[in-house]
Amino acid sequence: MRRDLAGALGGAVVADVAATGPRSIRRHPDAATFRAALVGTRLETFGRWGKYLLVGLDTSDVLVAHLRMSGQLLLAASTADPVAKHSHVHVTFTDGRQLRFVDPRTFGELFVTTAALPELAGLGPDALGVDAATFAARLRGRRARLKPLLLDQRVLAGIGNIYSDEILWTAGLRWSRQADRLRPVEVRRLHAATTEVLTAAVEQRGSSLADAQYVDLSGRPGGYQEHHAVYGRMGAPCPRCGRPIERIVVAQRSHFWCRRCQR
DNA sequence: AAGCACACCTGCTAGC
DNA sequence: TGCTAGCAGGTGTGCT
Repeated sequence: MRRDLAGALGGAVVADVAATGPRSIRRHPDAATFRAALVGTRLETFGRWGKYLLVGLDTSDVLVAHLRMSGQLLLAASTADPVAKHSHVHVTFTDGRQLRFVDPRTFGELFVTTAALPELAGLGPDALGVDAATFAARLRGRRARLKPLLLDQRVLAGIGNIYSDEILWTAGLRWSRQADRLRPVEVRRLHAATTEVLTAAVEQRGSSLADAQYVDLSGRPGGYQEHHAVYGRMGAPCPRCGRPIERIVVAQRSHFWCRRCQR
């Protein structure tokens, strides 16, 4: 999504903003405040920190977006394009195009903040691009089990429920292993698996499940779900050993794993 | 520090 | 065909 935004919207100037869904801009006191922070600005940089998208503005402020469970950012060629249900925020550019934030469950959000990003204080280093030494340091002294640990955005930012399962399977590690009891070689395997899974997932433009909730800026689903080894595959054969994939609930989330391959 | 329950929402599907 | 229970990519809070 960051790459799509960078390719499509670099240099675009905001002509108007309509935020009809108050929950989507809940960090602002009202829609007028949110609108005032954006109208007239030029979109200059496109970054990402974990699951947060960071659009740098020429005011030196940053437009932050988080899609949460069901958010979509869609680029319409014109304001006349049909508007989807649950389309809560519309950013119109001077060239007539319109960026739309669509979010049925309204867990996602947009906000404008300063470049120091005080709202994101406490977020760990991005899981994609962290080096082996930093990765090991983030796990050091942590007694938590690996599945909840990988989901903790303060430890590493960017790993969600799909990719934590794929990473643990790729590393051959069981969800219940304690981080501080891993052998150094296992920590290195977990780091390598994190890099490998996230890199491949980005290359495949993300994972879209049956309801195609995640789509790119053009509304197209990703392709990494075709490569999932375990996530959503309960009962299907493990790609490595053929044993049926199991599903359990860990940290109030579904977890998919192979009893034979993950120890 | 860790783990758990629950809250926030809408929509879809499986099962009856 | 119609109903309901369960589940969904995430995070924040409050409690033990």
